[in-house]
Amino acid sequence: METLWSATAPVTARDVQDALAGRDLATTTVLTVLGRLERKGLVSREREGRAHRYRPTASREDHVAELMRDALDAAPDRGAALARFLGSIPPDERESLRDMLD
Amino acid sequence: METLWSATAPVTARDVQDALAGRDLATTTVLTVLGRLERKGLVSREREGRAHRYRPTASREDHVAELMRDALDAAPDRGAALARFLGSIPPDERESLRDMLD
DNA sequence: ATCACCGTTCTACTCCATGTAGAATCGCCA
DNA sequence: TGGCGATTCTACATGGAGTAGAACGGTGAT
Repeated sequence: METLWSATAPVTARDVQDALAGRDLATTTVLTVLGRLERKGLVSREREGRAHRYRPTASREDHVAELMRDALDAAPDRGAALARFLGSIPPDERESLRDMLD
Repeated sequence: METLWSATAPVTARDVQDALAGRDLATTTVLTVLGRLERKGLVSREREGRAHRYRPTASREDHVAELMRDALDAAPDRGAALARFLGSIPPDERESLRDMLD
């Protein structure tokens, strides 16, 4: 699906289809998926001539952060969950986390 | 589903059914779900008489931590994703994170 | 020894999200 | 103003999750 995080500028359905040329999808397929993503609020679009340009509403990193928060919200003991999380990532990432917190 | 994180000791299917009495599920329903959870490796079981006792293979917090890592793994720029994540949690949790990192 | 019962297994149905695409329609632009 | 590309509507298959019936098997009470 979300191969349009990769694009730097807002893209048209055509662009997406070309980017995914390997799968040779029908045009309607791309449009359908983009439409569903829009309903879910993951992409927005603006008219441009006869077509639309689609852009992600959030960066991939924002989206990932949101997923992480969603996961965390499922824990009754958030502190414990965070502790396990810290214990499960590479030490150098713990380092950069510490740096970020200063 | 996972109301058996709540139990302190390994439980039988019967126990689960009783705990979820509000939904009055058929016995087979509980068994089916437990079986599927076992196939996914989320619970293990050991025979006890004619029945089984089921136990979670990981604590809820471990499971949450794993989901968080799975989300993080989807980010090409892990550092950026972590930064967004930090920015999106309550300040006091950032505090306790800093404490944990020492 | 046997029979009833309880837990289990197998199978199956519904619902919903996702991936895919055809048919029909709409709107620019030559 | 007609054609073509973009869009919308509708529809199909697949897979996971929730639910449960039918059938099977072992164990204990009689």
